[in-house]
Amino acid sequence: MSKNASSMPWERPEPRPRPAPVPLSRDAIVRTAIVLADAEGLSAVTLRNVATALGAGPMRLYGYIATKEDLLALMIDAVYAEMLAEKETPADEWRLQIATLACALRGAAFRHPWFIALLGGRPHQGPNALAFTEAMLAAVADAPGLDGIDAIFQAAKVIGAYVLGAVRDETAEAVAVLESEMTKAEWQAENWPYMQRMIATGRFPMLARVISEMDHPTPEAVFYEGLECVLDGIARRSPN
Amino acid sequence: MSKNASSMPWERPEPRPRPAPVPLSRDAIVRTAIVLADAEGLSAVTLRNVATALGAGPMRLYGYIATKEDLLALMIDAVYAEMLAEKETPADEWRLQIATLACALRGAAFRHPWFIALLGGRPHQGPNALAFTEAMLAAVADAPGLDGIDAIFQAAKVIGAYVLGAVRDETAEAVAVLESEMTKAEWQAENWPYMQRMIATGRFPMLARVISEMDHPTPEAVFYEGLECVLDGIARRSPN
DNA sequence: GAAGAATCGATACATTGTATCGTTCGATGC
DNA sequence: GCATCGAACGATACAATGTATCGATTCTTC
Repeated sequence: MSKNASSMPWERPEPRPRPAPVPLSRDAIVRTAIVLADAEGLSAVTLRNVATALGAGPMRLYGYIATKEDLLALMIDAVYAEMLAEKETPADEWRLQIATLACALRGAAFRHPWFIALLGGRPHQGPNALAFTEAMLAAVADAPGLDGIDAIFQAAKVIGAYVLGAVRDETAEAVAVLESEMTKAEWQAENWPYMQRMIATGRFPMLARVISEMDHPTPEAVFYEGLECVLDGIARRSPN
Repeated sequence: MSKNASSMPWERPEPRPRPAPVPLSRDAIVRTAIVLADAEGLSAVTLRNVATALGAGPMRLYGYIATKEDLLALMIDAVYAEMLAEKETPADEWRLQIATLACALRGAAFRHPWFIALLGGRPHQGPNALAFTEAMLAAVADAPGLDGIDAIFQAAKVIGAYVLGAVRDETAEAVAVLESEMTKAEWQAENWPYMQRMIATGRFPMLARVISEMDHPTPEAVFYEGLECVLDGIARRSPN
């Protein structure tokens, strides 16, 4: 208690008026949440943290989002918007179109390692997610020989499954680093003795070869090689 | 306070000795956690819930697992063990071997919808996970024309990406039902008006076709058709 | 039997989404 | 301009969760 304070109500100075609340918007909330997630992982996206970063009280966020789950859905759609913005010039050839979309998704996932983990539930139907799906279907529809929406859908499903699966695998390390305090090197150093013991059992000869013989190609090369493989499969199964 | 109770310490009856603690084991803890997750989703797997289901206090679990994260890792490895047990008779032909492994994984994911969601971080190196990976690499190594560990690894990566991506997509609904209180029909009923509005914009012609024209093949057919597609792609890119 | 270690159940703590409450501010009507 | 009411805001509270800590009981050793 400072020397000017008094416990007598009639002697207390009146408080300064409370400052005008900082302006908020849904966009600002979502962007702030994304910045937090990119920097520290999804666990850093708490309503308190987002509100603090915006200079507001946490309960104010409920004027813009109904639940935290809404916030996460809006974050997802914002990332889809980024992908669409990147996919600027439409390529002519169907394989290139698909590769462009896949590239946009992969890039977004590296900028926002938490993105893929959020895609596990019900379909995302934000306007940008729908637009991205539409773009993918349109690209696949250009593949020769796909007769009818069922074949198009099937092919799009395969591509989507591969791309999301591969990118999830690729970004897993980035996710792990964000959420824990352990770098890849530290984790490997910690786990290597166990792996050595397992290899020494002789039960994992292929894994032993992977560990000792592999050139370890760049992840990007692996991804695009895999995509080409999938697209080859689609082309081969088309009736013509 | 019952009529026999007294606040005088020297008059109080001594309590009965505490009952012998129920025996615990790591296996029992993991199995109980799996049963809870299968029934109510991952959010039901709290240490308190697991301990309660086992008739023990929550802190006892820490004698068997160091962290909750350990419990989740053990759950993952237990599911891999199931897959290995299922993959009993080794098939001769490489495509059939791979399809058998994919089938085992898909089956496990449907029994345990939470499984795939847990695979997002660092590589899982439990003994059964390693054995499963080994089996997949061995199956892919049987594919003709894959020359060297790099090509084998690349092919295994593509297959794994597709399978996990596709199964994740397929099981998403089961996950959503477990974690929310909303069935698929309820969710669709809630979201249909929005979807109608979006389709009415005319910006999503392919999606409109999917919704109005698709036969909706069985998910299983879609999965295996996709796998065949990927395996075709791999066969096509082999040098011979 | 006594002492110390191990085990157990109970309690506590920090954190998080969100409900609730008290206070301040803004809008409206007179 | 003043009084009243509704909206907005910040503060507080609550239930839940992983896990630290504490007090009590049981087991082991000498």
